[in-house]
Amino acid sequence: MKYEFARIERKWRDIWASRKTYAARDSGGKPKCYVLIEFPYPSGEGLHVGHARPYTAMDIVARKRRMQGYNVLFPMGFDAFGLPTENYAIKNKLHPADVTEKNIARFTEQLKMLGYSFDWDRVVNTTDPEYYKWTQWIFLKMFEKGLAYKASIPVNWCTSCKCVLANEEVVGGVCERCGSEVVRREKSQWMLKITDYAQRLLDDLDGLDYIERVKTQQRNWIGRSTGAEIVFKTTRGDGLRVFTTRPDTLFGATYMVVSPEHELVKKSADVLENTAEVRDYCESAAKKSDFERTEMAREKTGVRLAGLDAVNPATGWRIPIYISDYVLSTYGAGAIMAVPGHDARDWEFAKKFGLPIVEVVSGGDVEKEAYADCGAGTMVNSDFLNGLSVEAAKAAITKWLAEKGLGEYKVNYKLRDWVFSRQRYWGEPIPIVYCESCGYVAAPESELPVRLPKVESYETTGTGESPLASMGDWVNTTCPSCGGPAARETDTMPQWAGSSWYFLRYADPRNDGELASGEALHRWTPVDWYNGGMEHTTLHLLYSRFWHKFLYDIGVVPTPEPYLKRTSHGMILGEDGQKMSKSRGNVINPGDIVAELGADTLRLYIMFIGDFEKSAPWSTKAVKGCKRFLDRVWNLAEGQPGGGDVYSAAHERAVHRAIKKVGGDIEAMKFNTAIATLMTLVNDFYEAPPSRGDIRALLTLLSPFAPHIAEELWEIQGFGGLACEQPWPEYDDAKTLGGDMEIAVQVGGKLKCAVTVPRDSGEEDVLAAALASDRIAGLAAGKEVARVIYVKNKLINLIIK
RNA sequence: GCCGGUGUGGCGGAACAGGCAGACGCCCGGGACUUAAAAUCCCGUGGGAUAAUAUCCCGUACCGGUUCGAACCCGGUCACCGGCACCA
Repeated sequence: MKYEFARIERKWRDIWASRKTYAARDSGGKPKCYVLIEFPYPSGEGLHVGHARPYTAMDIVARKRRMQGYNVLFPMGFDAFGLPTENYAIKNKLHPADVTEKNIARFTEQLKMLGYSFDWDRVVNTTDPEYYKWTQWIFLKMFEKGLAYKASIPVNWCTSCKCVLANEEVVGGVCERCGSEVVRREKSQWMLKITDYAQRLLDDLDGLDYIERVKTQQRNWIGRSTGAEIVFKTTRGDGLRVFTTRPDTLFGATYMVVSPEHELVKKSADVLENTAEVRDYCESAAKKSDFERTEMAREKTGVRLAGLDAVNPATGWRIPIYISDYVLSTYGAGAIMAVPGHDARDWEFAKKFGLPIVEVVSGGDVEKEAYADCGAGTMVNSDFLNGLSVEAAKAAITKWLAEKGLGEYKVNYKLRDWVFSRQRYWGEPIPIVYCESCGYVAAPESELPVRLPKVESYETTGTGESPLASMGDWVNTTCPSCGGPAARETDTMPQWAGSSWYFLRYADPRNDGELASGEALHRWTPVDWYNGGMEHTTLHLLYSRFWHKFLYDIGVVPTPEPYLKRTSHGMILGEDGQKMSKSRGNVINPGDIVAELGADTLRLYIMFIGDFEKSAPWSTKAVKGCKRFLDRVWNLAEGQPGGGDVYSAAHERAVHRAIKKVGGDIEAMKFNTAIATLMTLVNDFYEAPPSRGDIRALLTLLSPFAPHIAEELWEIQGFGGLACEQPWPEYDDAKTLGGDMEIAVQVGGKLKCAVTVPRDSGEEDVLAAALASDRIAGLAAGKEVARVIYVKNKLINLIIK
């Protein structure tokens, strides 16, 4: 009989579906295990072979956990709000909701085709009002707690599309869609105060089992630094606050710089002698696109605030204040004390503008370059700090500042609050109304969800407002607080909103009274193992940790962290080694592979392709090798095994080794070597016929990787039940070892030959065996064995003189 | 510039923890089967010297070190990939 993969795969898919083999049980005594993959954005292109890699990997993990006796939750859903759908819909004059529905149907079909063991009864869809009702609810809770606020901030403005772009829509400084210039523009936006959680997001990383590069990237993104906040007095009498990580260098601060957006500029207009020059500089800085800012980043520019100076509180010097765009308005206090002797940027600026450079830490040559990395230096020219180390000086000056009321110890973060508004149609409406007399008022919970209106045109308006703004009927409403006329918020939430909590909904996806019941959340959360892309590390992964912590604080979820373990997969590249893309024409469609070679072959190959964490190029030839392997398995097991019930010590050892290796490799995500082990096992079975027990073990181990063929052969063999419901096999360590060991024999560290001795032989026996061999006897003849290094069951190294 | 990662055959990649480098697969070569081809099965396959499957030499980006022994540890150099990028 031939291996008819198409028939077999269809058959078992239907059986699993009708039996609900993979449903997560909301009751029962088994320990739970929550295995999660990032739910896809259902794009028009359909399932990509890149999706199959993490999905197959975690499907293998989920299947193994079930076999290990866990009650497994392995769900799937769709993150369906967002720009590509909206743009596609605009272009083709369709409604985004209809496009989404079609895309989800297609994705579902393709995912089912690959035999994933998802619990299909728990599917969530972020665009479903029954779902986004709770996304809105969480937003309202944040609003209630003061974590959602409106602020005027610079946003990306496309000069051609006349609309606001998200950061991720700006590619290389130009609009992703039309290629036109993008400039910054002040706009009032909804913001979420993720910065309130910065320290906890940082601290709690320590206790999590995330791969190291994820932790590092999140730490860098949060960007904690410590130093002091110091207030300088201006000659006008105002206080000018700065943040510095080097308060020890205060005696070397010879001028100050404020960002062009700094309030001091407007506030001091009355005393400025060069108002026009300052205004010009600020205006040109504001007009600069992000692109220009990066391009011109290195060349320092600036204008002095003539007529206004500051006083260095340590030296009493009167020092000038400059305005320059090398100081960012968004970090620290938006102003710095400049210490050109010990900061490369300040040094460059001081040289250009002829400002004094004072050395306060000895060890470098501040006339040649800034001596910035001066941890080993000693303080000089710094009054009471002289002679101290940098570290001691930091402590001393911070204490001094605090005593004098001039400053204090301060922690700063690079992390900024989350811009939560999008002027787009296809997103969750922000459930807020604006009332002239009451301000921003939350929509009452009873009115949730605030639905997206179905309308004719949802194209961008050109004014920078959301398309929703032009829908008078929807916008005009009454104030929930005073009953007067009010207007709905027309901004929608960003793509990241719905995905910030979706894993909670899987626990209880049909609940219409809560986002999920406390009982369900206790049962299933936190997620035990979450795999996803590195590109989400500082976006989705950080955002959802933030939301989860907030929900923990208000008593909705039982744990402060959502995911116990995080791993990440590498990309699948095209056959040419380039990133797969339509324009390059190197896209592999998983559907084609399934049709030609079967889902099991695709699953196997995508796991065999290479190191799971690294990117790997597709190879059409190598896929066939995996098909060949399954053919070999089929030929081995579709009839009665040649070995019958005959016991073979060699096979028993091979099977126990395979159980150990495959199990360990799945846990370590080394799927490629797990499959190599199975291939080796099958090769062994071709050399000497396996017994029924050997076949049984092989099929059990193969079942998570290639579930359809494993199930069919399991049935043919008449083992009873389903292969995927068998207990995961145990191995006996003693049985993985053979009776005799081959010991490598080295002379002076160079391999010469090998001898076979009983396992665990002692040094004398191995040495004797080695010396007895022709090769070593020849080399040692007439010489003395000066030293012997013996590694048990591995090798022996003889030093001969 | 900073942070992180990676450099191993013709190719994808193995090598638990400093102990036989190249598992497994692809490609390629040879053989069996076949009228023939495909498929399948078996054998070979890092480079070089050699009649040789004997033996020897070289070999894990490069240079040096530690060690009985280094792909692995240490110092330095180079290349590539990813992220951040005037963060005070």
